[in-house]
Amino acid sequence: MASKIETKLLMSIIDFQSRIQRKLGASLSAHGIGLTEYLVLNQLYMAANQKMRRSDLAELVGLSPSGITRLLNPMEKIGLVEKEGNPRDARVSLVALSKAGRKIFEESSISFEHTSAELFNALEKKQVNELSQLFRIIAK
Amino acid sequence: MASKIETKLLMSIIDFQSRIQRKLGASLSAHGIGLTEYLVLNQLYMAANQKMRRSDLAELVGLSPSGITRLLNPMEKIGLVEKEGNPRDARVSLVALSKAGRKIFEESSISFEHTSAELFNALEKKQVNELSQLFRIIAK
DNA sequence: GAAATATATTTGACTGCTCAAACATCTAGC
DNA sequence: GCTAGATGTTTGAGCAGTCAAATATATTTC
Repeated sequence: MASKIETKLLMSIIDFQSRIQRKLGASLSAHGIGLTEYLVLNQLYMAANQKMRRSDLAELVGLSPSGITRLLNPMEKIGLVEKEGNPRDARVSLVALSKAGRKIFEESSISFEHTSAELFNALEKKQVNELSQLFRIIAK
Repeated sequence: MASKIETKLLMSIIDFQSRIQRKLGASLSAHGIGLTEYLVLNQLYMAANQKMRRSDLAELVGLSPSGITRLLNPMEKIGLVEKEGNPRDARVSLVALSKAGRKIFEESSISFEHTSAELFNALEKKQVNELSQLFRIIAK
């Protein structure tokens, strides 16, 4: 039962993912948010006008439409994001990053960057570049 | 706000992880199991005597102790694994792969291997090796 | 311009986990 | 050999997500 190299690799990646979850979760919890919330803030931060359709956001962070609704509800309540209607199409509702949300994002980015550096600190700079290059191919 | 290369890399990995989950989930559902169940069967399959302590298993697949209890319960009910007491220490309970579990694992491995090959098919063989080598360093 | 169809979001019911507490058993120190 | 802790597992409560159905609005077709 010699499994293919791809299979072992996939297992390592899955395993590494648990580590990512734990470390980033711990790191971000200091700012009162979880990883998925961070990803949402990140996408909004980068978006034009820091504003976006809910369904596009869902897609970008890998959530289902209902998932994004349930995630954003509490984020609206605590004022990290704001809901806006779209006058041109009343079906869609936009989410905008609030001032408070921008602040939390900027603060938590520091933790995020710090933790991500830690996760790869067994690698040389050159190897990090190689790895990035490989993932650029995969992610296409 | 130029983020570090490690941060972008981590984002790609997180993103890739969603893809893994979806593809493997779809692939394994044909055999009536999920990814975590597959990981459990895999660990048991490789273990000495195909038998293991529940807490060690939890650790290996990245679940909490309660998580493993809740995962194994239905697996016992449908006969994929069997529960055994340990006469030397009545606290621990062992999980053993059943004949049926072994069969399901062997069948689903084929899907798993197939899907994992697919996930990396944008890479050349040489690049898969490089990637494996890099993850070997990270995972240490 | 009414009916049929397509698109965006929310809701209900459920799954798969987590943490903390409870429970059961074992081990050490006196 | 009893008590105090350490270790392994399960249980209760709850959170984060899923899928399918409901709802609301837009678009197309005739």
